[in-house]
Amino acid sequence: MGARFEPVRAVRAYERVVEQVEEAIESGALGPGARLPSERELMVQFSVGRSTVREALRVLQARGLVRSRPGDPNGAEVLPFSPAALHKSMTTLARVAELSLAELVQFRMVLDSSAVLLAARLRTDEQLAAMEAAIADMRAAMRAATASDHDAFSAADVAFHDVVVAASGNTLIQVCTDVVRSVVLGLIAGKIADAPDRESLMRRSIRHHEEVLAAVRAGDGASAARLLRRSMYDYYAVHLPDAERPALRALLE
Amino acid sequence: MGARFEPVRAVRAYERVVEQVEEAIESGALGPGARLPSERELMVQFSVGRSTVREALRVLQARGLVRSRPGDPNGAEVLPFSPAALHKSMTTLARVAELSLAELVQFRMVLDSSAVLLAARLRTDEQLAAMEAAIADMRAAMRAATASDHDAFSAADVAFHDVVVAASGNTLIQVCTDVVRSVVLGLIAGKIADAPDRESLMRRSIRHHEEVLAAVRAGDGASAARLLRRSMYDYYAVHLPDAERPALRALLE
DNA sequence: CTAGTGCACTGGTCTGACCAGTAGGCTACG
DNA sequence: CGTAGCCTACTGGTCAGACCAGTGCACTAG
Repeated sequence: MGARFEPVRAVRAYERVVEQVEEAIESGALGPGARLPSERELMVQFSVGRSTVREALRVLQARGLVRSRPGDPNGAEVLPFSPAALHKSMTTLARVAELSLAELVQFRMVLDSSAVLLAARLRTDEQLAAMEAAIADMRAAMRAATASDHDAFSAADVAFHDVVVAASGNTLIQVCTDVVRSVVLGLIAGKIADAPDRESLMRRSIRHHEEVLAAVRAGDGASAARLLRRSMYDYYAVHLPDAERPALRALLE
Repeated sequence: MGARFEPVRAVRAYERVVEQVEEAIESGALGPGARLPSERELMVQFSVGRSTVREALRVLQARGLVRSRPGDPNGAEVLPFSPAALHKSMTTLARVAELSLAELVQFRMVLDSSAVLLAARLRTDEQLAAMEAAIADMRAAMRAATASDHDAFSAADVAFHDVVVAASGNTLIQVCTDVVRSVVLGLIAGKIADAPDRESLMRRSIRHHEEVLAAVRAGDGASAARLLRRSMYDYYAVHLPDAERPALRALLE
């Protein structure tokens, strides 16, 4: 067995700095709200130049771990985790891989329906009430019926799904649906508001949500998941080219 | 209606540089393999100092869009999209949010089972053959039965799932399973190889994969999905604390 | 024609400087 | 005594210039 030598990857100074700070943050030694030393202080602690420190901070900032503000007498602030970096990566993916709206919606159908399946088993009574409240908000927004209130309807819709996803108890599903949803909303921005039969669309959407809620209340996860998939398909299908719909229908059994 | 003024967010010079280059890449004006001008050239094009250019490049590099190599007479290279940045973000999420193994496995069960559900409808004959080949490789690796060949078994296992996910036709599912799988493998590194009854585990895993494959061939997506979930549960449950298993069982109907 | 050597360039790093901005203490005024 | 306002000592953002080690290429000597 020949000795396998690893090629010594040249590791840049700023990477070392990134690694150390990253480790401190991820291990919890530096919690959200904690302050890093100032750049000039860091450069003596790490024995590197300020440009190196700054490049490291830029990387950490790009990863959403810290934030720095000019003039702040304290150093950079350690941020609580946010899916912003995930969101950025996924938006990039959507653009360079030319992800179709169908693919994104399909992904949401998968995640949301799985979430509701879990939620049907794991939901608390409070969460059930929150879902009910969200649907009530949707209904109120529909009755208001002024064009600008579509935002309210959409917000209530989002709130419903948020509760469901939270009730699933899976953080990853939560983060991913959040990210994908905003990417989807970015793609169809404005289109829903001027859909021809907006009101009937809302009415149907509300009915669907009620059916899903009923299934969740009954603990029938499979039905809830099926209903949710159909509901999402209904809601987004109008925005899809005909050719992309079959891939979504494959999820409707 | 009061005029809504946006707070003028101070936008740093390097961010402008990032935006412009990012736009050029994501719009396709700069494809993979293309070269950026050298840093010194960029600083005159953008009328900024070199440190600003470098910070911008660091950010772009952190997002996995470009790579620079010292001494390269051409500038930084535009990279094809890679989920590396996504992977990094998700690994961070797993650490700071203290994601449990159960949550990760649950997420994989959701994604993989959805993928196989889609694959049962959309798979080509070539993909079916590739799945078959992967199972054959698993069988071969098991028969070899030397301890070091667990890697081969695992690789064949991964290959099977990769084909399934590819057959689903959904890039997002593909990327996410890829990322989550490697995070999971990182968490249980080495543990599988010294499981007590490794051989029976492999044998059962192969049988499960065969059942899944049969369901896919028959076009029975629902069964394939159910079988796959059970298979994954079986495979990973031994690594889970008892308290975390029920959440996974919720997916086994 | 090839092997070898420079050279011109690259990115990585450091130093030092300036600016605009902030926070907190200090002072002067009410 | 309280407070409004200024002052100073910092901060991060940016630039300029320098040096180094490494690369690729053209040119040259064999």
